[in-house]
Amino acid sequence: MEIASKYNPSEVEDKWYKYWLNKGFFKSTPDSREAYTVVIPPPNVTGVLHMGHMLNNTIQDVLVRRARMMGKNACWVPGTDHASIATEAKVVAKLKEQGIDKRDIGREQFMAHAWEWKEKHGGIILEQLKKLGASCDWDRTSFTMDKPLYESVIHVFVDLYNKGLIYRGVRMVNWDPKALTAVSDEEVIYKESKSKLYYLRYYIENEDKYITIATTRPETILGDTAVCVHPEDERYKNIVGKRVIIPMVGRSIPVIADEYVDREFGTGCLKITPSHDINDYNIGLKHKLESINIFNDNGTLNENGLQYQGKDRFVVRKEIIAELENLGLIEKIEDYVNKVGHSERTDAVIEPKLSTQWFVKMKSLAQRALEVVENDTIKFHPIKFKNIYRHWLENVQDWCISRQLWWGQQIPAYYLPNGEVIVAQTKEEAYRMAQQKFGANICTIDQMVQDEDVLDTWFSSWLWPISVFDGIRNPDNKEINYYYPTADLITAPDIIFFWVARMIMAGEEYRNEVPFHNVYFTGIVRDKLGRKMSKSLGNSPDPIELMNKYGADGVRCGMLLTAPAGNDLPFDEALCEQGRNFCNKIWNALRLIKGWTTNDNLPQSETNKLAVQYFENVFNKTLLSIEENFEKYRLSEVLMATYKLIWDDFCAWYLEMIKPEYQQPIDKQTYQTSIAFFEKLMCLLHPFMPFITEEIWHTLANRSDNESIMIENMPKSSNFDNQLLQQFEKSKEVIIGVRGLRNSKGISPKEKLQLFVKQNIEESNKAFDNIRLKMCNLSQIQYIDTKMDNTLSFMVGNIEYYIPINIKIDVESEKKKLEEEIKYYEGFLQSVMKKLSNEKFVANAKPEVVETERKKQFDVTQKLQTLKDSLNKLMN
RNA sequence: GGGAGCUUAGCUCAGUUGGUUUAGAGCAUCUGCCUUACAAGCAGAGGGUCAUAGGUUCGACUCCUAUAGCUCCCA
Repeated sequence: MEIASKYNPSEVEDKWYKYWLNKGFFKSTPDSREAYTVVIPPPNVTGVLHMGHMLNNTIQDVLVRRARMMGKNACWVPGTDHASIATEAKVVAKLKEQGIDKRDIGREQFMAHAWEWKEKHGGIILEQLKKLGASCDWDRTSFTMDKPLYESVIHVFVDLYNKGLIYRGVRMVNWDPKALTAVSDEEVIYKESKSKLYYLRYYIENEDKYITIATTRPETILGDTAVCVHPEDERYKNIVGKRVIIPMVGRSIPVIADEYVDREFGTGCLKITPSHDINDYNIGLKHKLESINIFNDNGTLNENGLQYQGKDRFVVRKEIIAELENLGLIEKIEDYVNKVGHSERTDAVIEPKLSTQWFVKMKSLAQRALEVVENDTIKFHPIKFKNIYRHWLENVQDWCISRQLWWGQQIPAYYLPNGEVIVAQTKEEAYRMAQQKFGANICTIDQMVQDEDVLDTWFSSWLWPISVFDGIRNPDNKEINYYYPTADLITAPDIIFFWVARMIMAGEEYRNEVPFHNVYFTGIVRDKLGRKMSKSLGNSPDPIELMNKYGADGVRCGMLLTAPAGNDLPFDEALCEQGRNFCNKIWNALRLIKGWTTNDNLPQSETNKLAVQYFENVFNKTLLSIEENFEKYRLSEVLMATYKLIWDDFCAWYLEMIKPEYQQPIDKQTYQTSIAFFEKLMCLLHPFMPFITEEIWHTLANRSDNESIMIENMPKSSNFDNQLLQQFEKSKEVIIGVRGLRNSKGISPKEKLQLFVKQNIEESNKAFDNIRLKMCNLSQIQYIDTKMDNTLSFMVGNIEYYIPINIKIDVESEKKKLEEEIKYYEGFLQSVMKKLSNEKFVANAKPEVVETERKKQFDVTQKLQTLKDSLNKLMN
């Protein structure tokens, strides 16, 4: 059989993905097996695959494929969320190109455009996931605006409203002046920025004196309604109760006292703008101050903005400073670093704004969500996220869920002409309720107006593990009962509050059960300089190109080799290269084995028998650690163990041990066992590198049409003989010793050597002689009783090995080598003796610890003696 | 400002309740090899005062305290 010398992933990957799809291997329906469910963290429908998705979905695929091979009914539900702000922004921009304003065409037409956009451009990311090898049940693909999910959201809104957990209220919200909507606290990113602290003079009414206030936002003086000082601040005691004049504006406002003021900050005088700062708002409430709004929704100044009306807030800041400077009302300007809130979606500077919004009361929901994590009903990996989670939930604020957008679930609240509001699933129902409550003639149905706003996208996502199985609308259906709770959630830590916490709340509220048992937090993928990968920095490689270059398997392997849970992943293409090289290594092992011929009459040699025994044991030992690490979600360690098992133990040791002479046949038994080993290794590796393992599995044997490695049984660990493995390790050391001597003396591997073994203790590993002969290219191994002269030598444990050689021995360098070794072991012996000569150590330490120290002492003393003898001999 | 976490080889990380031949791995580096599976490879080697300073202990990478630096979260 001809097999190419280099593995070519592109030929293989498409082929097998199609095969899996055609055979329906990804599909899941409820049956008698244990369910293993994973719901995808729904990516933004407008999104394209980035490195974070690659990491996240690779991990999910690993877990899902493994579960499937362990005999569970694995179900991975894919889908996307509607991303109201991001998607609406894209649609608005597209319409704008055509000269259309969304207000002109109205809600219905806009929605039609949005759906059209979604159908055309949405969900690219799901197609890209297929290239990665994701084994999702694509028939289950869900979208948060699909009818069942949409209705679930409405149902939950009505239900929570009826339970008193949703309310409408006037509050200071985070206003995004670009997206023209409120956003939740979690959607505000505080960035450090260089700004200025302006010191402004406010003259006291009817006096010639002034006080100085410090502010970072001079444009808001237009909305000032008070100046506040600390009640115990001696500097200002005499002016409390007086009035001051706002510079330039000329309005007179009171000077009030409140302990909120930090006397150390600025001048200790604080201007109060209740409409535009959350703290000022609270002080305003307390002191019953007037509230003057100076901004339009888009961040320009409104009719309260004097001559600045219509200009942007940042333009106005500059102009006001210029004018105040002209008026001589600026005392000084200092550089100042503060944190400024930006919109997560649009990056616009957030404007605190007073408005009426819908909120979810979080306190009771939060309490239950905290409990199930505290008592480990849900386990976080790594565990450190428990702290962060607890801290947030203990200080949780109510959740602002209304968004001033159209793309999303429109809030099912209907306003009556009398100002009352009715919340119901449908307008008809709301009307009936209105009639019941206020009388049949309260109004006509057409006079009821539905709330203009839509719900926060996370108000859809928090239901995701339930709504994808229709468990809100039909809480007792077969699917939800079978698949829920899901097993594992894999997500990035930055949405622990947005999403993870809220899913837990929804799970508790609507299923009375947690939504998942384990949460695996991935790291954030960064570039080599440690920067977060982002479009604006352009530092993110295109995942599709990476996969074209290194193969999906190579990229998957590269990502996971260095991605312990919760740790950021400094991405480097070299990692993918490592993955690709690994593929090639496996590929060549296949070429080697497939190149052998078997001979039925050939009995299995002792060497091969031993080699097989060795690999069987090392396989089981490694498998055990792999199983343990999977339990702990230590995937990169699992992969590394598998990598070493294949590369080192299988290729470098096992295959070299059994490899027949060139063009010689191998005995059938060893051959078949080796094929079986290879198959098992591919099963172990399959969750990580699905394509190449499938290709190799199919090449190793003739398979029938419906077979696939992805539905094979995962090997299970069994007992292993640790003693045999230890003997082997010693043997390997001898082999490494011989190779090392060859290397340092420049002796070709082709040159046959003799090995003499001095047995100063009875320990012998003669059983491994044949393997040593082969691996070291030796002509013979002899056991002797006395030291040999004029040879190269080395020690393994306390056994000395000699290799006679007819090149001249470099006495000086041999001497130096011995002296260094002696020095090392003397130091070591000293440290052992220090312990043993310490009475307290001997008295207090566990007996077995003392025993090992004694053994060390004995061994090292012997070894030193041997080394010193050798040195003496060399000197004479 | 409040909280959490981190600091072990050039890089990325392991190091399980303190004791296992005076710290391990992968990558990178260096040396030698185109040895009939693989140069995307083989063989070998070097590389660490475990951030710093104290303390507890017979014994500390591991436990405690302080300091420094970094990261994240919250306000």
